[in-house]
Amino acid sequence: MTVHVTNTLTGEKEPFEPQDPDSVLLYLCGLTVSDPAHLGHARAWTHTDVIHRWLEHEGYEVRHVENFTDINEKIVARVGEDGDSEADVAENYVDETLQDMRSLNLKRATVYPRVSEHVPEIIDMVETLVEKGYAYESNGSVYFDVSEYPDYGKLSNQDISEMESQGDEGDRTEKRNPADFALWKANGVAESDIAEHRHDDAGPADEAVETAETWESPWGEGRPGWHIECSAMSTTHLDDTIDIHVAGQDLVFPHNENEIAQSEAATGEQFSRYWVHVRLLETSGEKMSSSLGNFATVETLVSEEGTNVVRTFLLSTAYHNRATFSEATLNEARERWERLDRAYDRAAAAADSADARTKVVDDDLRDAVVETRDAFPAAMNDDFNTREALSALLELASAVHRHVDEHDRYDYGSLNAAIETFDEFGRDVLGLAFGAEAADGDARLADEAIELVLDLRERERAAGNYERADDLRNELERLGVTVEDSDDGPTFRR
RNA sequence: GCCAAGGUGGCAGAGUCCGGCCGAACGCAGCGGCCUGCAGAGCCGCCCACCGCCGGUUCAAAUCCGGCCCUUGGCUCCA
Repeated sequence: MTVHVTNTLTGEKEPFEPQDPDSVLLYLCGLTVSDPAHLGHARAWTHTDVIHRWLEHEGYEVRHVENFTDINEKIVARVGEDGDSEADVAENYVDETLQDMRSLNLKRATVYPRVSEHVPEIIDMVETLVEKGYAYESNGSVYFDVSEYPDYGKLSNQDISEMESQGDEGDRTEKRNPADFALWKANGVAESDIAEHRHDDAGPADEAVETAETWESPWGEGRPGWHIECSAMSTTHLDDTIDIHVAGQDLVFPHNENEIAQSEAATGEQFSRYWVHVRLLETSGEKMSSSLGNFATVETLVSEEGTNVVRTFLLSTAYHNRATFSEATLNEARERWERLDRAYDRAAAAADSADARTKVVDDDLRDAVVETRDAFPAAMNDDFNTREALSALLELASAVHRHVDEHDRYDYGSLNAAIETFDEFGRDVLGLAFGAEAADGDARLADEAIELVLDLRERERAAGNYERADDLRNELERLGVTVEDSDDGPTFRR
């Protein structure tokens, strides 16, 4: 069975064949670090993470690059608010973003390159483009000449003859064609450049603008253009041709289109074999974005709901379709996660109990394991369909619950196989952390204290003092500990 | 206006590439029942879908073809 991917370049689902049959070069267009990351970003990160994990599961070695754009007017616009200079603001948000990523249980990328550390490579690439006749200098700025690159528009099917000019009015007079875009921009940042991104109470704009960095170049002092960074960093850290380029759907045009033009013009090689676009996350009918201000921050959501609920939410819609964020969909994700996690705990408890027997065989459970082990990979191979993959796990969860409910003696072998399946697919591929482990000493102590309260409650219950038993349960609930009674005694979750 | 992706039950969301097992998955919400001191969890069952509209191809269409309507995204920094 091979992996199939929907390739934006062709619009078709294709068998995935990397250049090297054993390894994959993957690039994700990362974040401009000027605002806190929101759930929409997390969606792209998490699906990329799962793609990475699945490819590894299938035996590929994955080299995964995810950039930080730390040079940008929007960052300068935050000076005085989130830092003292462009570099300082960027640094703060890079730190914050890496924390967000860690909190989402994302596997580390191989490299997280920053634009500010790749200006020499960017200048090299721009020089190459000028030498080859694909770019021209104008008033100290350099533009890509779209008319020199006949394939321009092949990703997004844009017709450049109908295109409006990009950039502000001053730039238009410098350009030969309206669709030409900046590779290098002369001078620093002007106050007018940051005006629309700046908050009203952020302080004097002229002081902010002074902190914007500039670099020496063959065309004089200036800053890198908006699109060239991804080309320069992916060729530097991966290769001229990469296997998968992932990005949000809103980057198809112009950003990704421009990346292709620059890279292919410069290297003469195909830039990326497969283009994967994660569709947008919507709230009440519109996309979630920093500029619309309708976002839920990664930090807030993870701290309120926990990593597993957030991941379950994000993976409950295949990357390739738009997703809806609302109270209801979040609630559903919470229920789905709990259902899975409970099944996992139950399987583990049953397998470890004295009632587990190697000679007992429950066909229903055994078959469910087989089906899940078949359905999960099939779903992932079919364009990384995480929704289907999750469904397969949920079916296994049902089988586990049924088995433990209906039998006095447990099928040790099948329970173990179920646990292994949850671990291999749910934990390792989807990144869901089953079975709350009491890792540190404090947590263990807390667990033991809770056990003690539960013992007390059992005695009250045995004596028929239900009111006092309920008081104890309510108090625990208030502290965030949910008590659930079962045939084998009470259990708790926190 | 142009480009792209979608329109499936109360919600959410698979299936559409390769037509039949789709009499439409998994789940949430709702309704019965079992279990239970109660609650929760779980189990069993049920409710809700003429798969945007119209036409065509076919023995057979949510799935293929044509037209139309609507939504979202892009065309300007944005995952």
